[in-house]
Order: sequence, then C-alpha cells, then structure tokens
Amino acid sequence: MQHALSLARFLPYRCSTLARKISVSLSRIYTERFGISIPEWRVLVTLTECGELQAKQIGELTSMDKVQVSRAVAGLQGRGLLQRRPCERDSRAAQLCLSAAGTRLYRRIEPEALAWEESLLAPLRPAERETLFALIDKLELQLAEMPDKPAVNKGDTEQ
Amino acid sequence: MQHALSLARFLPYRCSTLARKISVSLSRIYTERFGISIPEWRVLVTLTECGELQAKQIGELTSMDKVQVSRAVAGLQGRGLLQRRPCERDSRAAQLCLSAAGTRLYRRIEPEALAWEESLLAPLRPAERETLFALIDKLELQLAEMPDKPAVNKGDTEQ
DNA sequence: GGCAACTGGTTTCTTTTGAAACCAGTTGCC
DNA sequence: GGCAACTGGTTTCAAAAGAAACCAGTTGCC
Repeated sequence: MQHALSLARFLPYRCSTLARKISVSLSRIYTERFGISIPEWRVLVTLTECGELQAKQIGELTSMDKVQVSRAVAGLQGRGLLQRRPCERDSRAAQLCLSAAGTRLYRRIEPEALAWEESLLAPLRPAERETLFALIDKLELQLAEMPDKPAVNKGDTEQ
Repeated sequence: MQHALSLARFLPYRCSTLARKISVSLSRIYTERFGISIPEWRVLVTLTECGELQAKQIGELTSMDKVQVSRAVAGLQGRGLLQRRPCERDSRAAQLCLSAAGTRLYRRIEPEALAWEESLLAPLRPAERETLFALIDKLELQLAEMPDKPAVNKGDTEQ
C-alpha cells in the first residue's frame, strides 16, 4: 500500500521525540545545577518578560494548566524566588513577580539557555530558522482550528 | 538587552508545546475508542512495518526505553493483539509480532491516523512538508552530536 | 568447568503529571 | 440582600513515566 504509515515520516512521532530530547538535554542546565523544574523555568521566563502577572495569565502565556502553574509558583515562592502580593481588585487572585533573588537566578540561567539553543540551531542558517518558526506557527494555528475530534463534547465542565 | 529570551521564540518551548498539543489531539483516535496508549501505538506501527522484532529492537526504532516497551508489549499481549515466540538463539529474548487481531485493529486505526496527520499538514504545501522533516532531521542530528553536559562555551558557536 | 561481567527484559519504587474535587471569593440576577 | 452560577487557585487522588534493583540467561576468559 502506497501510504503506509512509517514512524520516521509520521509528524506526531517525530515531533514528540524531538521535543523530548530537547527538553531532557536543555533542562539539565537549570535542573541539575539550580533545581528548577521545567514549569518553574517557564514561570521565571514569563515573569521576567512581563513583570507582574496573575497565575492565570502565566498559564495562558506558557500553555500550562492552572495546576502546573500553581505548583511551579509554590515551588519558586518556597525558595524565595518569587513574591506574591494580594490583588485588590479580586482577593482570590494574587499578583506575582520575581524577587530580587529570583531575578538574579534568572540572569544566571538565561545566557546559558540561549547559548544552548544557539548551539542546537547552529546547523541552521538564519533563513532556515525563520522557516522553522513559521512552520511551527502554521501547525499550531492549524491545530487550534481542527475539530477537537471524534464525537461532540457534551457537558463542558470547564470552570 | 537585545537577545532577551522570549518563550514565543524559544525553540525548546515551542517544540514542546507543539508536540504536546499534537499528541493530545491525535491520541484520542486510538486512546478513547480503542484503549491503545501512545507507546502501544508505536509498537503496533513498528511491528506492522517490520513484521517480527525483539523488544530491544522496538525500543531502538521507536526511541522508547526498555521499560516503556516492556509495558506496552505486555498491554498488547494481554489483549491478544500481540504474540510472543521464544527466541531460539537467546532464551532471554522473545520474538514479537502482531496477532491477526492486532493486525486487524491496526488496519482500522491507521487510515484515521494518516487522515488526521493529513489534516494537520493541510496548510503546508508539499515542499514545505519536505522542509519541515528535513529541519527535524537536522535538529535531531545536531542533538545527537551535542555534548550531553552543560559545558559552557561562551560566545563562540560560529561555524 | 566455573566464575565474573554483561545483556534482555520485568518488577518495584519514587517522582511527575493530569483530572476532578474542592475552597474561597466574585458576579449576575431577582 | 440573597441565592445561584462562575472563576482563581489549591489540594487530593489516580494514572503515567523514569530510575534503579532485579532475575534469568549468555558470553568471555582462565
């Protein structure tokens, strides 16, 4: 049969193993030496980028669900890397930002993370890098528009 | 600072979230309706492709470790989808292949999986698809060659 | 033959992840 | 005001993943 499925040419497989290998290799930089998990790392990046955010916003920006964000925030706060300030508009929520120690830690990790990424992207010319990100953008966009598959979802218990 | 890290342009993040979204969406096809996990699915594909293999070979072909393979194989065998035959050359190992039921099941899932992939790749022209796989190949190759430890080489990375 | 090192594969234990229940506070509506 | 529906965030519980111990069989070497 002419279009038999082969893992080597099956995008979900290729994408998944590539992502896993990248994660494992990169996360050594902040996991082994600084004890930062991947979700915690994402929170660090996002708070550095945006300054002060609520947990929900972090979730939206990082594509993590609220449980992951909650745990990452708790972890960072427990080590004094993050501060929470009550939100006056809504007392359920809190405004989160990095502490001085958190910012210092981030400054130490960031250049190494960027250098690692650079060494991964080394074999790609600038145009190829653009193409890569553009293709990822297209795929994400397409995913968002694809019907969420089989039968219709009934009770939407999303809260 | 000119090259501040932003998640949206950080390949590890983009790749990881893309892979996760793809997996979640695709795996519904075989998880919800057929009770097949992702590792089990990979074993199905690989055995269909190769006929008869030992667990170790499956692991190499699918980038899964031996624990994952062992569990997936046990799961499939438990449902009569896979047969194991003792290997005469080495009685520790077993020759694995799909049973008739396993092959039938696979034949039902495969076209749906391919159709799903096709709908994901729909916005990409053939040349773009080639480019995408070529880029993934390059990145995997580069990953394999990168030192596995955070050896810090500042600034260099030219070439 | 016999012993040590090794390998294919499974099991056990711990950590991680995700789903759903939950709590506290807010909003909308009468 | 008061009640119901909702939302931000945490906790609890169960499934999944990974590391390391383990078992049984094989290989190499004396």
